[in-house]
Amino acid sequence: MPDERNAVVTEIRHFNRFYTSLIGLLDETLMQSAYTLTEARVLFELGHRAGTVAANQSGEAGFLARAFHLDLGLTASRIANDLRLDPAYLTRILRKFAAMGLTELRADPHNRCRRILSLTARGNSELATLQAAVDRDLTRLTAGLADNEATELSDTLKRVMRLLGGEGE
Amino acid sequence: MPDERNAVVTEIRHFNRFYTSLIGLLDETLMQSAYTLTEARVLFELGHRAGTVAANQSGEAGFLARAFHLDLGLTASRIANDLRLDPAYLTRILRKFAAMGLTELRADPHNRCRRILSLTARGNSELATLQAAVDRDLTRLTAGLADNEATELSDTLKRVMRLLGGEGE
DNA sequence: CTTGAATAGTTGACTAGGTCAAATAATGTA
DNA sequence: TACATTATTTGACCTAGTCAACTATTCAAG
Repeated sequence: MPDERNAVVTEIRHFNRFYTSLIGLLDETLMQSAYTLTEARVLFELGHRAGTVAANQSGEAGFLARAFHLDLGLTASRIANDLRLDPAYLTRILRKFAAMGLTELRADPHNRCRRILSLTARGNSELATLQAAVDRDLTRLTAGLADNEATELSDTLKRVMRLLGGEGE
Repeated sequence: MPDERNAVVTEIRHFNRFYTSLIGLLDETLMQSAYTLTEARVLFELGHRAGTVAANQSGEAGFLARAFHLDLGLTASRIANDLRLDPAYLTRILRKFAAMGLTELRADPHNRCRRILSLTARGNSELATLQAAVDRDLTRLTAGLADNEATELSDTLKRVMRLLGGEGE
């Protein structure tokens, strides 16, 4: 194996250790909240992706979705897939969310065995509170950077995502 | 709050989502093994840091350590601190490792209430097996990169660690 | 050199978070 | 029709991780 390969693998392993402990710190903040880490991840997912639902229900995108049987609404199984959660476990989390009035379910008109999820106003506000807590941590984390360093960090993170096959923006 | 601040915070949140799921994939490989994720982390920690123990026991470093009451040997409490583990839980993990013949304990001659941990030959070989599994994944992950991209990725990761206050090499 | 506080590690009791297998229900396909 | 597939739910279970209380050793103050 060429040297560059070895080097990059070692570097990623090193980075993993570093970043795992960093994420651990951020997670501690989340745990202060009323939610489990996993619950928080689900809430983030709901907030992130559900925004497109309403838009996709009508208009051309909606038409295409129906025509090609696409998954535009955010369903439980899609979240389970994306976050690699056990569907049984997810069901319970979503039930809890529903009981708290954070989520709404409506049947997919074209496939009654699916329920499309979205956040209620209350759900959005809980999410905002959580985001604010994380953002506070992140602001503190980057407080020591000069403006140009902050910009560099943004760019650098994007670059990493691109190189590792993520959407990178 | 200035724009660069907002932007970098958003970017880190985005990166977190990306990297969390990437780490999830790597963790799946570890879970195939006989070890829990946490057990694996402990094993990595033992392998990583224990190497310096023997060196630090004698010679000038050892002298300094004794003189200033420094923690050079890897102890359970140090691992618990670094990995933010409950000491009770760590005790059980270490007991399991000892039962499997992966670790050795010897009393710290200068502080009998401490036990200094190190991996046995068997422990090192288990660690190597685990590392090899992770490295296989990482090699696959970076297989699509050109050599110069691989080098760039290494540099970029180092840069991120520096900027975020890590040792960055 | 002893009393009290701090560090290091251990034990036992407990539980929250997560998994597994089987059931239900709707759809798609042949 | 019947059979396979997707989506979700339920109930039973279990393990990874937590909490509180205890022992042993060392350190610091008087």
